[in-house]
Amino acid sequence: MHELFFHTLRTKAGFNDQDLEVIRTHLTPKKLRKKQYLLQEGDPCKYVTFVEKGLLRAYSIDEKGSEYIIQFALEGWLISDLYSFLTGEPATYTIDAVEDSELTLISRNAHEELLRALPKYETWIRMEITAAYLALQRRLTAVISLTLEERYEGFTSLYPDIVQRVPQWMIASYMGLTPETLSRVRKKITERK
Amino acid sequence: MHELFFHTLRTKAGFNDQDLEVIRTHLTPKKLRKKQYLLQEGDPCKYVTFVEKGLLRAYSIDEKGSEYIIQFALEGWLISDLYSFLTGEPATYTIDAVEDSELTLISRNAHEELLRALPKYETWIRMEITAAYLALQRRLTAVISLTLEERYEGFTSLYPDIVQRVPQWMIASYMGLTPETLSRVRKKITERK
DNA sequence: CGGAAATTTGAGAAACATCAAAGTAGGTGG
DNA sequence: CCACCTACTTTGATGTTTCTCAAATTTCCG
Repeated sequence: MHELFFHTLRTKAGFNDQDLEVIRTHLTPKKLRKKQYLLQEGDPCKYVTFVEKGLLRAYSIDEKGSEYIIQFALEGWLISDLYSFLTGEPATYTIDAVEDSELTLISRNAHEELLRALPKYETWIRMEITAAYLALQRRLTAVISLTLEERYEGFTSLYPDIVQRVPQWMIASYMGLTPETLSRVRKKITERK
Repeated sequence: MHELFFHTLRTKAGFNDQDLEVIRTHLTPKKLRKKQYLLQEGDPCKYVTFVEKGLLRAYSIDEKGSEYIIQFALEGWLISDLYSFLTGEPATYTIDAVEDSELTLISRNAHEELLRALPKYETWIRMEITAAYLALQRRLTAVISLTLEERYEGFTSLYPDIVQRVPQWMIASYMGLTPETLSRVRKKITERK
């Protein structure tokens, strides 16, 4: 249980066995079947979730019912409605499982306790958020400055595993366009080669 | 010198006078005239910059010479090419002054030393990056899911001071559209009221 | 195998970009 | 303080890109 999480903390954040035993008491395991919700818009987000196995997505829904995917999370990634988690406000995002998944949940109390007790935990969190910030910045730059073909090729080369594992309409949603348009973008790319 | 920076650290991050004296030795003040560069694409980004006074922008430039504004920074904000700062790679962004500005620079060495010496500094940095991440996430969600009119009105209500102090074409660049299109968006909004 | 979900294709509409030109505002030197 | 120059904004005409709606095809799963 929590194997990948512990492995990550050990190798990427320099935790030792003693630290990990402290952390273990603060974690909650959870399994989710495909299409099950982890978080629904409007509920407070009580956990930061580490993906041990499987694939989740976070998305928002507008008045017309259209979905906009904000983030995917593969094995080893964190996912949350961070604003809701930190403030206690109702979540604006919905999170559900794209595949059957196994998760490690960190509650708000656990998070604060770990921040207080383990400086290495804060350092790890800081580095994770920094990486997430940089990834978002790249994504935003791509949206603003690249053509659709460039963006799709950038996405497939950066995240080939996501492309393999999610339906195409979800990638279209992630890119902010319709499934029809993405289909045509892909056609153009293959015709070009 | 560094007044706003110290004020911020005192009120938002719980620093005391003794901490601040430690920090003072690591800071560099700098003044920049309007249009002067703080960082040029290709150079390594050696500083995180805190804006004491004035207004900066960070932007990238594509092959055709078009500019895409990634970020504005008003008084009290931080700005940097964070990826370059952390890795030492050449910067992909250019940063310059939109107005005459006064800055407080934190070098890479200073940053690492402060992270090591002052836990409060790490906490402050973590919270700043978290806020920046959440702001980027909001911005990306807006780009993907809102109409141009909604996005422009969202921007003006969130950052009325930037709208006042920056030429309109820079806001168009920030939003990823042409000045002509933004002009027409504004026209539609005023006609509607 | 059958049905539902996903992808592709097509045609027409809407949104946005481009190019060109006119109008406006701000700042600087005379 | 005015005149002028430059930078910025607006307007117009046209072209391209993307969306929408509809239908045909393919893929996946029970």
